[in-house]
Amino acid sequence: MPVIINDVLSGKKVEFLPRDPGKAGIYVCGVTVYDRCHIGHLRSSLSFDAIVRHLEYRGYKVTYVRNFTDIDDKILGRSAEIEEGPTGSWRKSERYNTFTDSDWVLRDSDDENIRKINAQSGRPLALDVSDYFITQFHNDYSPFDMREPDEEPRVSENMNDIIDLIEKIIDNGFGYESGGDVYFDVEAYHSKTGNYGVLSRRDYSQLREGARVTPGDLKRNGVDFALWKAAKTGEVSWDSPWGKGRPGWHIECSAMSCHFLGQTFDIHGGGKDLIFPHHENEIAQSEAGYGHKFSKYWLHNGFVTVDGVKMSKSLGNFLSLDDANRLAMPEVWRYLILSVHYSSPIDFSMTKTNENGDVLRGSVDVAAERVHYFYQTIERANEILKDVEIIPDVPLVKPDIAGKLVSKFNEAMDDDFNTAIAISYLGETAKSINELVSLRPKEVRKIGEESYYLTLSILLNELTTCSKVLGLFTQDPSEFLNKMRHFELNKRGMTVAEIEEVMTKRKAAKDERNFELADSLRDSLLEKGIFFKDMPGYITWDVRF
RNA sequence: GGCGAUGUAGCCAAGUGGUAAGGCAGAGGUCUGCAAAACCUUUAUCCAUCGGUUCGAAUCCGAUCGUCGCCUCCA
Repeated sequence: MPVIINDVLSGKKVEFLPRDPGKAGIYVCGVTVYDRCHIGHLRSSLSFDAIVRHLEYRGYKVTYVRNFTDIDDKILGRSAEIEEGPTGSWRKSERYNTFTDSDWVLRDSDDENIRKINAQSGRPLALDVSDYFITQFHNDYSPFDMREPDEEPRVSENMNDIIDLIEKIIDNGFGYESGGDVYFDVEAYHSKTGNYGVLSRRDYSQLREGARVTPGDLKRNGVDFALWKAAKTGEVSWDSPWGKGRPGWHIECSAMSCHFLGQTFDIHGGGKDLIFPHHENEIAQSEAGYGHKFSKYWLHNGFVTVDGVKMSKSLGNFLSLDDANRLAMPEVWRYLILSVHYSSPIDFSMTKTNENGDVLRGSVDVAAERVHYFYQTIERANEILKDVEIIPDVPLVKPDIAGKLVSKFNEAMDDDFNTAIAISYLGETAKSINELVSLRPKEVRKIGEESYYLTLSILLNELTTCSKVLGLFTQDPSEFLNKMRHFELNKRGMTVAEIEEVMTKRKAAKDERNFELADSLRDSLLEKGIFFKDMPGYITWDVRF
C-alpha cells in the first residue's frame, strides 16, 4: 500500500513518491523565537511528529529538518521592548491588551532573565533573545517525547548559504538591490514562470493590484518582498555584498532546506497561515535561485482555536505550553491533538453548554479520560498475561478483530496520515481487550484458556505496536497511571494523605456495615473528582475527569 | 472587497460517488450492599437550505444562508 498525501500544491490526494526511493526529506517551518510557544506550535510539531513516525514505521529513512527563525523583525521588536523596560509605552499597545496579570508576570520574568544574560554576554541583545527562547522551546517541548529533528538550523548560523542564494537570485535576474536592501522581483519571476500564487491559489494580477508601492518604499512593485534588509543603526547585522544587514523573512527556509535536503526535496510542512506569503515566497525564491523544482509535496496543519477564534500571539489568546502542561499531561495533549485530523481546526473551548444549559466536559478532560482508559486497558491485560505461556495456532476468540488492527491502522495512516481514524481503531481494540479482561474464570474456561490468552496477547501486542507509531501509550502503564493520579490530585489541590484518611474511614464504616456513613465519605470526595473503587477486601481510589 | 476552507446526532469528530467510523453525554442491562471501573444493548431514514448531474451523492455542479481563515506578523 502506498502512502497517500493530500498535497496542498496540487490540491489533490497523490501517491507519495519520494525523490530517492526509500528515503524522505521533510522540512517543517519551526518557530520564530521571540516569545514562548503555545499549543498552536505544539499542534504543528506533534502533527508532523506523527507523520515522520509513520513514514519511518513504513520503512522510509527520514531526514527531518525543523528550523528556528532567530533573526527577524519580531525579535528586534522584543529586544527594543526589553531595552525600554517594563515602563515602556509598548506595554499599553493593542498587541498586549488581552494580557492578564499572570501573562505579564511570565513575560517580565523572561525579560529580566534575558537582560541578565545579556549583561554577561556582551552580544547584541537580539541574539540573546532568540537564544533564550530556543532554550525555552527545548524545555517546553521535551516532555512531549517527539522524534527529534535531524537538524534544527538557525538563520544566524546559515548566513553564507542565505547570501549565496540571494546572489544567485540576483544573477538570474529575479532580484535587485535598492538602497542597501535586496528585493525579490516577483514581476520578473511571474512573467517567466507564471507560478507566483500557485500554492496559495491566488491570482497574480490581483495580488499586484492589491499591493501598492508606498512613498519612500524601495521596492519596484508592491508585491516584491525583501531578501535582505539593510541594518538600521544599532541593529544586529552581518556583512554582505550589499552592506551590513540581515536576511528578510522567507529566504532562510529556502537556503536552509536546500542546504540540508537538497534543491528538490520531498515534503514541506507548516501551519496553514504560512501558505501565503511565506511558502509562496519560498517557492519563488528557491526556484528562481536554484532553477529547480522546490518541495514535491506540501502539507499544512490546521489551527488551534479558542472559542472559535484562531489562537495567535498577536491576539494574545494563546495557551502557552507552560500553562498547557499545568492543565494536562503531555500525553493527553498528544492524544487530543492526534485525535483530530492534522488539517482540521481544533477548538479548545474548556467548557461548553448544550441547549439545556448543562456544562459539557471540555475536550481536554475527555482526552485525559481516554488516555487513562488506554493505559488501564494495557495494565489489565499485562496483569493477566504476566505468567502465562502463549500457545500459538489455537483458534482465536475474536477472529474478526484479533490480528486485524495493524492492517486497518496502516490503511488509515497511509491515507493522508489520518490519525483520527487510526485512534478510533485503537479504541476498538482496547474495547475488545477489556471485553476479554472482564470475563470471569468460568467463562474463560468455557471458551478455552489457550484461545483466550492467545487472543488477548495478539490484541495487546497490536495495540501497543500501533499506538507507538503515534507516540502514544509507550510508558509503563502502572507508572503512568500513578503519575496521572498524582498530577490530577495536584491540580485539585489535594494530597494522597487526605484521601487515604477518608479511605480508611470508609473501610472501617463498611466493615461495620454502616453504609450510610461509608457512602457519605465516598460522596464527599466524589465532589472533588476523586472516586473510590471497592475491591474485594480493600478500597482503591482514582481520579475522575 | 478578493481568494480559500467549512457547515455531519445534545456535544466533539471521521467519511471526496455505492447507501452514515469513533468518542463524550443520555437511556436500559451485567456486576455491586449501593456505587465505581469494565463490558453489553440502544441513540442521525439522514449529513445547513434549495435546485441540478447520476442507476445511485453527505460526497460532484450551481445558488442561498451561516461560520472560519488568508490577503499585515503568525504553527
